[in-house]
Amino acid sequence: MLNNNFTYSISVDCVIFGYDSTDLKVLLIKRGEKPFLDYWALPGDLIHPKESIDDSVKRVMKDLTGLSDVYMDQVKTFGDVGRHPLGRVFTIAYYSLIKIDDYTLDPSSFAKEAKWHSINNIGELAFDHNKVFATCKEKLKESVRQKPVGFELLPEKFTLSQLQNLYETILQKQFDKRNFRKKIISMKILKDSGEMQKSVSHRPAKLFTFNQSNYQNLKDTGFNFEI
Amino acid sequence: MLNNNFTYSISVDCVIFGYDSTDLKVLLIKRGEKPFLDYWALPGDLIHPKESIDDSVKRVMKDLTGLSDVYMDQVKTFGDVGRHPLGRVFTIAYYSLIKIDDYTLDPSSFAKEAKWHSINNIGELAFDHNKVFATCKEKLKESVRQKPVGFELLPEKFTLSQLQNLYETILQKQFDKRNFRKKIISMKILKDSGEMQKSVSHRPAKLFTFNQSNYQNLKDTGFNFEI
DNA sequence: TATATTTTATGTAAATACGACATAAAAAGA
DNA sequence: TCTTTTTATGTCGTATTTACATAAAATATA
Repeated sequence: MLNNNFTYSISVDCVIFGYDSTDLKVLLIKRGEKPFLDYWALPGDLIHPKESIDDSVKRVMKDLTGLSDVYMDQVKTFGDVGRHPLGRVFTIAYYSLIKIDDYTLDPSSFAKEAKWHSINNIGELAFDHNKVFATCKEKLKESVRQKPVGFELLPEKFTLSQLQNLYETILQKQFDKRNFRKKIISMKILKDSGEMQKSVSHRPAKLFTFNQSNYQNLKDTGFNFEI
Repeated sequence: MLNNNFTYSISVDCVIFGYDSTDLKVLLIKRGEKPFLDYWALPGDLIHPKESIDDSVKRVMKDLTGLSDVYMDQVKTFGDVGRHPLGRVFTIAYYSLIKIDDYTLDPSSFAKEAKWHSINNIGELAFDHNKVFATCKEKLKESVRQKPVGFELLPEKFTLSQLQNLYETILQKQFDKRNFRKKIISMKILKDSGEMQKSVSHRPAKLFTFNQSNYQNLKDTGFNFEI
């Protein structure tokens, strides 16, 4: 076929981000086989013969987290000749964003240990996964400033402080509270849920939701999200 | 190897942009074999066993245009199950930017016809290349606003009007002449070449060059290119 | 050689966005 | 009831962006 006898394998690897109100985290699995036995690695798998790239990532996500309909975006394909010790393996890297509370270890993936790691402390990963991770982290930083994807990491209902905190964590930079609020509110992409924070020992904050349909309208009329 | 008997092929495809002072163009080749015999297609090739993805694109570029050191950027990998009629072929799409005057048909590629096409008039391409092209075009639009890559499409020395024209062509939007100049000049990334336009039947314009090293300095100190 | 044509080069004023900054109110806990 | 913590909110000065018109330099033409 195609005048080509080379044997290549193709996998997907996924940088799954979560946010626990303080830290940005990445979900890693501990390898149960060689090579890189017992190393932490990005979850991934070889692409099956009859599945698209996106479907492959969805399967990996579903198997590991039990979640469907997760926000994800293809980032880059890595294919250096020596990146896999057993052969020529290309991997297509994705990042995905999940609400960390939605995640509970799926029984079917019990064999492998999976754990959230703070993104500032992930140590040496298997294969070229440190490089893959770094690339996806940069991509997230860009995306979060230009598309309203931050909300994917927050609970359905969130406070403005939570949102600000998320941005400060991802972008590693502080924002002025009043100016940040002014800016977000002026975008008109949040909906006041009518509810308030409960059981906090200080003045409770309003809870907002992301107004997806309003955002879509604004986008269609030339509005550009930018933080 | 890797517990995996699937047969996959992996290619690179390249959307080569050029700019002829009026139009944005893409370099396409006419296929000399089945499938899609005589269709226009993006230049590309299967990746060789011992070459990296980037090296593969460089080889394709060099073979077709004779050029090395061309600006290029990986955009996205396409791998839908049915995208190639003869088997499962993944393709990694790149875009590259060349100074159109540097391009002359390379003798080694004489077999295949290669031609610049205006990007608004490329007709039906082979495989899923219309989709690949559309994705790369969007990526160029984003990149050109956030990175100083537009200069890759212009001659070494260019006028401010040429630069503005390029932006208007790529972004499909008009800029005010005075404001555009003010903005570009204030960035301090252009160097006055000291030369003027020659043999034009109107007031000749100053010729500028892109000040790469100054841009690098500015970038290192937190400056963000943005148009 | 004078005139017409084309394109370059340039500044200002108004509107808008951005950045810095401080205080009262609401809840729980002591 | 007093303390602690965090929310909610507005103004003013500065910087940035937008809108807009005219003289100068070159060639082509009459």
